[in-house]
Amino acid sequence: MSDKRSPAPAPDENRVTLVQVAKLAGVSPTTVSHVLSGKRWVAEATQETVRSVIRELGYRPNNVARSLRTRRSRMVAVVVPDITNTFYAVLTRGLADAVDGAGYGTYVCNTDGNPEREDAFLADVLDRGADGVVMAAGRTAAQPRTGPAGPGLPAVRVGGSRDDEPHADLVMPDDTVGSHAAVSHLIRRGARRIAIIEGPLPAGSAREEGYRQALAENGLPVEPELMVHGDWTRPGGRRAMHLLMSAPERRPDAVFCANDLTAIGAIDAVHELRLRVPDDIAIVGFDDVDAATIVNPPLTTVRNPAYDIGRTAGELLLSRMAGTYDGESRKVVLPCPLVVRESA
Amino acid sequence: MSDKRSPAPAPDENRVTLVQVAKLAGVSPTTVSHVLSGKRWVAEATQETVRSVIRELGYRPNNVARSLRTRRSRMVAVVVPDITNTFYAVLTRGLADAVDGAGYGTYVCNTDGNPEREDAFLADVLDRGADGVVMAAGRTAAQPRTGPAGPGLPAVRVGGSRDDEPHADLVMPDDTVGSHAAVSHLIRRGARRIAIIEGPLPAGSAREEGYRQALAENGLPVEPELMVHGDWTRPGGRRAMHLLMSAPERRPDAVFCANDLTAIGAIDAVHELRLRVPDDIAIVGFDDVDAATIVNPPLTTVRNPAYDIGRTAGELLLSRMAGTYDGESRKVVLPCPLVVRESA
DNA sequence: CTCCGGGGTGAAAACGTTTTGCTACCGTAC
DNA sequence: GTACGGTAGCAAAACGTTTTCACCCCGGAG
Repeated sequence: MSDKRSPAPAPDENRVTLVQVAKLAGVSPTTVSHVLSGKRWVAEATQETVRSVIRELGYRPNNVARSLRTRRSRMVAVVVPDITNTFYAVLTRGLADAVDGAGYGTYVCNTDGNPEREDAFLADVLDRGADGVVMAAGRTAAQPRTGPAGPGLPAVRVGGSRDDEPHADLVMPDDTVGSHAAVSHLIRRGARRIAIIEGPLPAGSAREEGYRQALAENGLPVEPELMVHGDWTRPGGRRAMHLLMSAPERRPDAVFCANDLTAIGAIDAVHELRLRVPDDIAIVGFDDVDAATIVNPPLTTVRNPAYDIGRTAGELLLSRMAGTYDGESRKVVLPCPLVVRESA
Repeated sequence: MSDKRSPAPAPDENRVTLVQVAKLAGVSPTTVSHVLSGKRWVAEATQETVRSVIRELGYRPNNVARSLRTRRSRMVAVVVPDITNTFYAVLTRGLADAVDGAGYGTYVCNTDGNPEREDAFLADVLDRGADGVVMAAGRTAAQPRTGPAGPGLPAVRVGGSRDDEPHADLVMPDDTVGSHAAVSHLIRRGARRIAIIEGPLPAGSAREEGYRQALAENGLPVEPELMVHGDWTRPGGRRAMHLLMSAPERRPDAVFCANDLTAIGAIDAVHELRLRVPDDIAIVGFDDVDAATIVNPPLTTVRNPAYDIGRTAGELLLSRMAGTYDGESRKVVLPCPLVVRESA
């Protein structure tokens, strides 16, 4: 038992196989297979025998062999930039919950946003015979390529918005109406000079769009000097906020931040200026991360429905994998509800 | 191409197989296999031909078939209570990073701490032919059972501390010296009446042990009235803190909380009493979650090295999977460094 | 000329399932 | 007595690799 240690410790010495079951039950492998799958009628008596032998031997079907024959692995892959990022962790959980019921397992790949790794993982996923993949990689660089590599793999993209790959569904949060709600809320609270701290420069994002709409609807001008850029981080938010406050007579009375970290940085800045949130300046964020309830004051923000995104991605995938749906690529956008706390 | 839609959309119509490559290259499958694996010498010329055909056809080996034959899947499983919990997400990432280099993928299972699901997933993992598994399930209920199900699967447990399963390694954080460092720090800062807010009742944890040691070493008495219980949550911490403060003349001047959430709740309570942290009461937590830097004041805490835990778990697993190590079960405990911020 | 040794390659048997024809049997209807 | 329909079950061919033998050929040694 410990002689042959050269290459590896023989991971599974002698597992019971279907053939052994068949032999002991005095039937053919075919029959055993059928009592397991129920794909063909087997006499009650025989079933009973087979089942009892299965129990006795503790037989468990070998999924690898099964996959080889059926060309289905009952496994879906999710490729994310970084599972460590709560958003993706929650998304992954939603996906897992969605597909678990149908017997699918979840295979995770972290790309760190690196397109090469994205490609490599996509190939890996294909090679491993996953039945479906959800691409939550930010860049949306690589999509299940239509090239020689893998044509028909059911796929759904998350958030990427980009050009629609046929046979790849898309699910995304409704950033625009989310930010619209946030800014409307600020206006309702009496704010008139509302700034926005967005992501890095190549802007024109959906979140900015909601901001513009809300302003327009309420007859407020959009003033370029009130639109500044952060980098999604806390220090970035702090810097941007200081910039907004640098001209004392032209200060905003509220600011909409394109994500929570930025908002938290903005709050830091406000406090450094010995001003109060929300009395002097109201602040709202976007995402509703855990930290939003920790910060002081608790952050009013827009919820980015990570779990639901993962879950519907899973459902979309399921329908394609089951063959229930086979049409053009679908696009579902999920609502981003405003959650009002104390910062605005 | 769209006739037969009944069961499923033919996930991979016609992938190139090794046999096709062989045929086109005018060699036997054996040879192709060998140029791929390098397990046998193949003449330069032949190699060149084969490789070019492979490129031309875009051939990719089918991993399922390979796994069936070799009985290795190049996949490790990690079963955690909930990937949504940052600790486990980070741990998973550490594991993934560790095994990725060796070509292993990562399969994730969320048990929600439910022992039945734990069992089910373990079975699933076995059936899928994973090459190794790390059990981070809190309860440590199910271990890779020595029963008929799966004997030789390399496994490592995380944190569970429980009885040592042969051939299952164990990696855990050094809770005791971590909390010892935390409490020593408080003492060094001048605290004399140091309370502890632990987890739920059946206590006697390693974290309490460090607390007792530090007290003893410094000639401080351990007073039962200063030892109270939370439930790992923020509200729980708040309640416990209020309890500690209920007898004004016997209040602590510092408190060590068995996790960060509890500490944050404790800070809430202190603020509600119009006292200051750390001036009136110093507070230190345990875990060093993201929120620790968000809360005000930033939390002094002990880092729970999730990433390193995952990473070493991965390394332990690798050594067993490669057959490099085949001995008794190992146990590695990782340091939990104190990170001093402003709350103590 | 024969024998040997070794470089280079192939045929075929695994691996453990699922699935496609068949066959064998039994009873009933003609 | 033959035909027929339905029920139960089996043999064997997949699925796409890896791996074990065995083969062939060629050059050099005897």
